[in-house]
Amino acid sequence: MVSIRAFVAIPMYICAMSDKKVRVRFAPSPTGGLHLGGVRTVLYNYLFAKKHGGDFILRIEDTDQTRFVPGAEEYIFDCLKWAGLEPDESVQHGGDFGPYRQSERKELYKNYAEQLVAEGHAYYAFDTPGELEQMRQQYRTDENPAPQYDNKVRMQMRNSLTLDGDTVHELMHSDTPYVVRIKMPDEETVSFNDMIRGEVSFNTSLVDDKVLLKADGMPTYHLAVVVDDHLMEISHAFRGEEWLPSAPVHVLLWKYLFGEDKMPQWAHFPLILGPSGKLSKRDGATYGFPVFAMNWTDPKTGDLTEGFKEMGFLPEAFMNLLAVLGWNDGTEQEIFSLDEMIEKFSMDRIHSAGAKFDYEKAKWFNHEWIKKLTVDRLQLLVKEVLKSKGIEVADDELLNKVIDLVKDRCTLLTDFYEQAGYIFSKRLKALIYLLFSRNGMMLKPCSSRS
RNA sequence: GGCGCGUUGGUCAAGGGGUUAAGACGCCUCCCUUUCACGGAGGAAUCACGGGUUCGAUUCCCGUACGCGCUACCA
Repeated sequence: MVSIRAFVAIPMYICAMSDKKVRVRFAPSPTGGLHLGGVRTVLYNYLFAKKHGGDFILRIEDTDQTRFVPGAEEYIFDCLKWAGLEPDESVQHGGDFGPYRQSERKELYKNYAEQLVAEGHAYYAFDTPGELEQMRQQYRTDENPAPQYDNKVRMQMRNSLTLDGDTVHELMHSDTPYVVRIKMPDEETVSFNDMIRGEVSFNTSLVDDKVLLKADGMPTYHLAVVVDDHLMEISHAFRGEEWLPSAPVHVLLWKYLFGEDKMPQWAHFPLILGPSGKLSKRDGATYGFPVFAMNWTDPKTGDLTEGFKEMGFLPEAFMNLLAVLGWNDGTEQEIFSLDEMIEKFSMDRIHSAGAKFDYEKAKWFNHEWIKKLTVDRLQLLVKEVLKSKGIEVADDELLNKVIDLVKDRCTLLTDFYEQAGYIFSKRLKALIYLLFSRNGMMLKPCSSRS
């Protein structure tokens, strides 16, 4: 396994640097808070792009109109800004490959879907949701609890494979809703080289006929990701491991539409796990740690989910802890700045196994970064923390001295309130001033500190 | 159920045919310290199991178990 990875990774790096410009993308769907795993995916994309002098693109995957959440897109940009991972191209940053919002590219996808149908790689399907449900009921057994719309049942359904040409024509011109499904070939092996896992193969007979174009004319992720990666000239496509099972569909689509040789290099990142399986925002609530990068308020329910930022994490620490959750540089180094990560990052040192998130260690990283950062960097952040507690600090010089004095005992930025807030209370203020002016230096309440 | 991906201490992990199997978090003990924290010195704790291959497997191969993911006109 290891030897395969090493084997695969080397030629890819050569390719990455000499073949074409490195262009990677993060493609979130704006449906809610940006979670740990998403931010780490952004980070790895960003590090890879910057390492190879490439571009990092942010593409909004908003093809599901039923899941539109106001404010979610803006929120994603806010998170990236806070994290210091600014895209080179996006809805907000512009670029030559727009639009960067898939809903605005709607018309593009239809032609590709038509092309696939014309070439026999896809077909129209007229089955109603009720009929689909009926099919699932009919074929459901103990051995097969989740029947798929696949090569075994497609000929029993209402689609352009089973209906005669006239009927199909009639249905399509009578406002009958229809979708386009990929026709997965029988008994073929689709394989590709994953930069992290090496060769991964699938038997096409075991993969279902996924919907490519929905009844509302929007593409599904499957079609959109392939079309847009092609049109946006993406050289390396990275995403979470949960996408691995649908990778054969994407590989086939690349083969049919643009040629497999044009396909980006894939890498599927391991999942970040919570105390019980894939990390969810529920875990945060039940175990008492943040899951989202920044505070997120669900506009429908009004529920607030606290983020790392508001919890008192530094972006430096957040990036650092995320980076080493699944990656290391092979040395004993644990603390990395973003620049160091860019310098040292390599795809073949990413673990293939999922990693359980450990909040205790996350806090340790933040503590290390608070100790490491200069007072100048900390000042504004601490000011904000105090301000949120109703303490306005006017004297920056005093604040700086206080920060320097107490930062060793602050794990989270919010700890500055407990550790130093009292110093800025009205009564103490006068006294502190007095001491400063008399000695011309900070009085150290703790003699052990050198 | 099917398919896919995984499996080194409680957690993150290095390593990889012969090692006392790194390091970090957390935990414990001690030192420093009037307290706490910081810092320092130690300690407990790991290669899922079964078969191969081999002089020798934690490392390579095959199974099994377990975990996770996917199995939507969601991404």
